[in-house]
Amino acid sequence: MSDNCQFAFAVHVLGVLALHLETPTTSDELAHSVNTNAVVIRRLLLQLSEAGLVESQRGPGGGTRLAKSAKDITLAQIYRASSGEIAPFGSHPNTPAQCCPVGKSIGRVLEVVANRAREAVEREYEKTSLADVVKAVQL
Amino acid sequence: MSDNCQFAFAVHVLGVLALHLETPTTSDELAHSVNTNAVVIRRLLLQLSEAGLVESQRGPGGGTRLAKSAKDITLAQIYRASSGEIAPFGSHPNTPAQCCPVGKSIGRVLEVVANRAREAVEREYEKTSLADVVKAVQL
DNA sequence: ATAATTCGTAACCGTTGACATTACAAAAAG
DNA sequence: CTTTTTGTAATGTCAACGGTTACGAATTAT
Repeated sequence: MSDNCQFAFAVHVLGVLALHLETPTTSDELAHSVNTNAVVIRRLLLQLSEAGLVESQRGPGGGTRLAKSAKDITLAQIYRASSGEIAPFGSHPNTPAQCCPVGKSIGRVLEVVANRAREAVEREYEKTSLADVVKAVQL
Repeated sequence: MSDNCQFAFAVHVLGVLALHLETPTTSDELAHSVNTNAVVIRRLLLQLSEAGLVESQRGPGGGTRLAKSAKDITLAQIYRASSGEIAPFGSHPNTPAQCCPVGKSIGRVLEVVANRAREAVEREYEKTSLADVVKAVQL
């Protein structure tokens, strides 16, 4: 959603990595493909690295490569890695009037609803692997 | 949600309306419960009205009331009404490098993925009615 | 008629959050 | 030791969205 393009960037970057298995890819090269700044990519790669999806190496000849087969990376994993922790999916920003019965409890109810929605998205994303994405890109 | 709180506001407002069936509720009263400005509420109510969920009346004694039973309003309907048309769910903001095979096609693929995600959310929201929300609030 | 109330709507303000940018230290390789 | 490349901090920029003000239009009551 206002939205985070973290997930879109992540899928894009991982797609490129899946096509460059031989040699590590630099953040500069990735940034060029995504059309953004290399630092943005590095920050993203750090998250993906923490999730065990990629591995990076510094120095000459360094860069990033997939940490596992594209077949074994699901969109759900990418989603969890790129959307920081608990995504505030539909949370109520203002503190509502506590005197109103709805205002008093709506936050709790909306949290449950938001969690269900996020789980529904993750279940859907579980169905598609990075390999599927690469296949689709090549059509 | 860099996020849209439209949905959260909508559920809140409709919840209040579901508890005030006897008499129309003014945008001022709703704004007070949500803790925001009355114009924000009116803008939201307009969308809900177009979706056939509420009806508004001007003038003294006017205000807004539900257009149908809370039992017959699902979170999916509220979601569709409050998230404008085609929510850019995970779209790629920058135009990627067209020379890269991934960059060239990732937009199309991500659009499919985003649509599936939105549909998954709607399916989930289809399961819960406004009446369920009101019940949960009263616990 | 007139006043009062409430929605509809337009115009604009202010904040926030996200991506972009610059800069530099740390590691790795030759 | 120089070069390459990541890791990281600090800061800039910009759009989106909620908030605010203002006012016209409709409706009701007196």
